[in-house]
Amino acid sequence: MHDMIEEGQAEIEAGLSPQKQVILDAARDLFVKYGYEGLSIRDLAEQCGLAKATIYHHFQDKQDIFLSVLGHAALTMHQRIVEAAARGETPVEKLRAMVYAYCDMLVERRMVFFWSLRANAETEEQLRKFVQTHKEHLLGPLTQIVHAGIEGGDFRAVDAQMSALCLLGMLNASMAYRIMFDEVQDSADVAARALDLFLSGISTKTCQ
Amino acid sequence: MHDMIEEGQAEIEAGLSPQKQVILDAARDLFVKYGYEGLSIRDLAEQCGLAKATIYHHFQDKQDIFLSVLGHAALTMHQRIVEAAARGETPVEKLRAMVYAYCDMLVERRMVFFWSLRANAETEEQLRKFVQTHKEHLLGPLTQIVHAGIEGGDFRAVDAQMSALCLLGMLNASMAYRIMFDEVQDSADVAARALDLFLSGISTKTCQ
Amino acid sequence: MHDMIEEGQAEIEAGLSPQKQVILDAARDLFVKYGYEGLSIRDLAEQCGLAKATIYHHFQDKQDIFLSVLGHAALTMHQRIVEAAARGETPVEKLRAMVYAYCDMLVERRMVFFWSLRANAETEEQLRKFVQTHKEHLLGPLTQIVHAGIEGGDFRAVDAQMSALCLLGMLNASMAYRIMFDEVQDSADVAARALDLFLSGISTKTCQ
Amino acid sequence: MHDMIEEGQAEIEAGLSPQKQVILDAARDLFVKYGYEGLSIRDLAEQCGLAKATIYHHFQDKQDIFLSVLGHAALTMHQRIVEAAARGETPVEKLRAMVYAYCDMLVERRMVFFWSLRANAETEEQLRKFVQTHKEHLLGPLTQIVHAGIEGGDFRAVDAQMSALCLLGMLNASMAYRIMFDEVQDSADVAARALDLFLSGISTKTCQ
DNA sequence: CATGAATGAGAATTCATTCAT
DNA sequence: CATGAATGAATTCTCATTCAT
Repeated sequence: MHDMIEEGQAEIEAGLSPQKQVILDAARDLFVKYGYEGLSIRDLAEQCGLAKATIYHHFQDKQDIFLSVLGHAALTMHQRIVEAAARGETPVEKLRAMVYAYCDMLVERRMVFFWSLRANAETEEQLRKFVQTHKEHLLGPLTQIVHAGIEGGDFRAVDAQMSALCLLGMLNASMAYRIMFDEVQDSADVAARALDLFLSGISTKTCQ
Repeated sequence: MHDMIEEGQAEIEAGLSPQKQVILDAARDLFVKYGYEGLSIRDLAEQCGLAKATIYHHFQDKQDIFLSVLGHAALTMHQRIVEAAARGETPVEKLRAMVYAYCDMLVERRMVFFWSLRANAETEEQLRKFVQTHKEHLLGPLTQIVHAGIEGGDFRAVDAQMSALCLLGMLNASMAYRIMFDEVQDSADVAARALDLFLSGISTKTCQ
Repeated sequence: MHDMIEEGQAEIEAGLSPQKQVILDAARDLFVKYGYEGLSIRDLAEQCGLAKATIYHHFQDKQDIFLSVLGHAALTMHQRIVEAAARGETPVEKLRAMVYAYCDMLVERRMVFFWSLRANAETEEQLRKFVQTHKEHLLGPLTQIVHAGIEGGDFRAVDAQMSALCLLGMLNASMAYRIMFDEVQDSADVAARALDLFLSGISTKTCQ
Repeated sequence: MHDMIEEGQAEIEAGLSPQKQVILDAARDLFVKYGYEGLSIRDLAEQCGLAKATIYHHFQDKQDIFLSVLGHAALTMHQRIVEAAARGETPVEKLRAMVYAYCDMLVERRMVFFWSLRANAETEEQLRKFVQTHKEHLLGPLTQIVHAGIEGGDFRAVDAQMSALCLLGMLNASMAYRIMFDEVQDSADVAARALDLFLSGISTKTCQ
C-alpha cells in the first residue's frame, strides 16, 4: 500500500480549534469501537484528559459530536480519494489508486464500514439525511471515474453508480474479513484481488 | 423476488420453548433497529408483553440474548441459502437462487449487514469467535458453488472464498443503499445487477 | 482440640424432614458467609440442588429459614456445651471442656460471632426477642458453672453472668482474629490462653 | 462515663470535602444499623438529601463508601484512644481511660462490634486486607500499654497482644449485651466490671 | 476556556415470592 | 413433593446534561 499516512490523528481542518480536533479524534475512535450508544461522554472526556463539562463547552450535545465526526470523516475520505485519483493516468490506474487510498483509511481507522455507525432512533432520520448528503463525497469520485472509463471505452456500459457502490461493498467486506479473521494477509493484497475481480467484471476486454 | 416469506416472525426451531422464540424474534428486530447498546431490556419486555424479570427467566443476560439471536439468524440464513441452491441446476442458476434468498432475508429482516451488529467491548471478543464459527454457514455454501463453477469450467480460477466474500459485500452494499435511499427500486432488480457484475467478473466467457 | 466433629453437615434433629435439614445446613453456611441480606434464595436453592419454589414448599419465607437456622444453632451449641460440661469434674475442668467445645463449633462452622448475623430492620425486633430467648442456651450453662465455682470457693464472688459473657467475648475475639489473620495458630492454643487469662481473673488463688 | 461527645455526626477530617463527610456520616449509621447489604444507596441518598447519582459523584461505588467509613472509624477510634491514654499516669489508669473512650464510641455510634460489619463476598478479601492494615490503630495502643505494664512489673508476663485482644472482646460482648438487652445498666458500670476482671487476670498482685 | 457539583431518567440485573401444574 | 414460569419492587450504577463559578 503506497501512501501510508504517518499518524492519522491530527489533521487540522480549517476553522477548528485544536481542542475540538482532539475531541473529535478521540470521539471517532470511540464511535468506531463502540457505536453511538456505546460511547459515553465520560469515557470521551477521560480519553481527552478533560472534564465532562468541557466537552459541552465545545459541542452542543452527543449528536453534535457524532455528526461532526461523520462530516470530517466524509471530508477526509473525499480529499484522500480525490488526491489518489489525481495520481493515475488511465481510469484503471485512477481506480487502483483510489481503492488503495480507501482501504488505507479503512484499516488505519478501523472504520470497517462507513455506514455501520448507527445512531439512536431519533437521530436516525437526521443521520439518513446526513449520509445522503455526504455519500457523494465517497461515491461521487468513484462513479465519475467509472463513467469516464465507460466513455473512453475501457469499461462496459454498466450503471456507473451501482458499480461504484458494488466496488465499495466488495472492499468493505474484504477488509472487514481481513481485520476480523486473518490479520496476517496484507491489506494491499486483499484489496488488489477484489479490484481485479471488479475490473474483470466491467472491463470490455476478454476476461484474461 | 420469488419466494417471499409471508411473515418472518415465528419459525419455531426445535428445542426452543415458544416463549423464548417470542423473545428472540422481538430481540432480533430491536437489535437490527437500534444496535446492541440501543436495545433496552425494558423495551424488549414491553414489546413481548412480558415483565422485565421474565426475560431474565429465559435468558442469562443481554449478551445471551444477543448471541442467541445471532446464532438463529445464522442458522436460518444457512437453511434458506442451501434450500435455494437446491433449486438450481447449473452453478450460475444456483448462485442466482442463493442471491435472491439472501437478499430476501436482508430486506425482510432489515438485516442490512450481517456483521454490522456490534456488541459492547467485552462482548466483542466473544462475538468475534462466534462470528468466526458461524460465518461458514453463510460463506460456506457460496464458496462451494463458486468452487464447483471453477471445476466445471464455468468460472475462472479465482480464490473461491474471496470471491464469495466479495459477492456478499456487493449485495450488502446494494441492499443497504436501496433500503436507505431509494426504496422505490425493486430489490430483485438491484440484486440482479450486482450478480451480473459479479458473474461477468468470474465467468470464463468473453465479457459481454 | 478434642472432640472434633467429623462433618458438621447433617445432624438430624427429631421431627425434621431430611430435605428441611439439607436446606437448613446450606442456609447456615450461606448466612454465616454473607449475612442475612447477602443470602439469596436463588443461591440457596442452587446450593441444595433444588428449585427456588421448592424452598418455599418447606419454609414460609426467608425469615422463617433464618430463625430456624438460629434456633437449631442455639440448640446444637447448647447440647454440645452441656455434653462437654459433663465430661469435667471440677468447675475449672468443666469450663475448659465447654470452652473447647464452643471454639470447635466456632471454627468448624466459621460462626465467628454468634450475634454478628444481622437481619433486616423489620426482623430486628423479632430477632432481638429470639436471641433473648435463646441466649440462655449458650450463656446459661457457662453462668451456672461459674456460679458453682463461686459457691465452691474456687472463684471470686463476681457477677457470674457478666463473667460468662466476658469469657464468650474473649473467645469470640480470639477465634475471629485467628480465623481472619493467623490461621497457622492452633485454635486450641488460642482458646487455652484466653481461658487462662479468664481463670486468673476470677480465681481466688494468688495469681500465679 | 466521662467525655461524652455531644453529637458524633460531624468531625471534619482534613482533606475531606464537607459533602463527602455528610455522606460518610450517614453511611456509617446505616451500615451499623443494617449491615453492608442492608444499606441501599437510595436510602443513603435520601438520608443525605441528595440524588442517588450525586453519591456516585463523590464515591466510586458502594465498596468505596464502605471502606471509607471503616477507614475513618478506625482513625477516629485510634485518635480517641490515644488521647485517652495520655490522660492517665500509670498503665492501669491509662487502660481505664482507654476502655472508657472505646466504650463511649461503641455506644455513641452503636458500633457494637467493630468487626461485625460484613461486606459481600467479593469485598471480603479486600475487607480482610483493610482490617488487617487498620486493626493496629485499635489494637496497637492497647497492646503497647499492656506491654508497658509488664515491663513496669504491674502486669504478669502474658502475651500482650493476645491480652489486648481479649480485653476488646470482653468489652464488645459486654456492650453488645447491654445495648441489646438491658439498656438500663450504665455502660460505664458494665465497662468497669469487665476491666476489673481483666485487670485481676493480668495483675501481678494477689487477687484481692 | 474550564470544571466540580449536581441530577432525573434510565440502564441491566436480582430480589423474594406466588401459582398453576 | 416439586417445579417452571412469571412478576413487582428493588438493587447498584451510568447516562447525557446543566449550571454556578
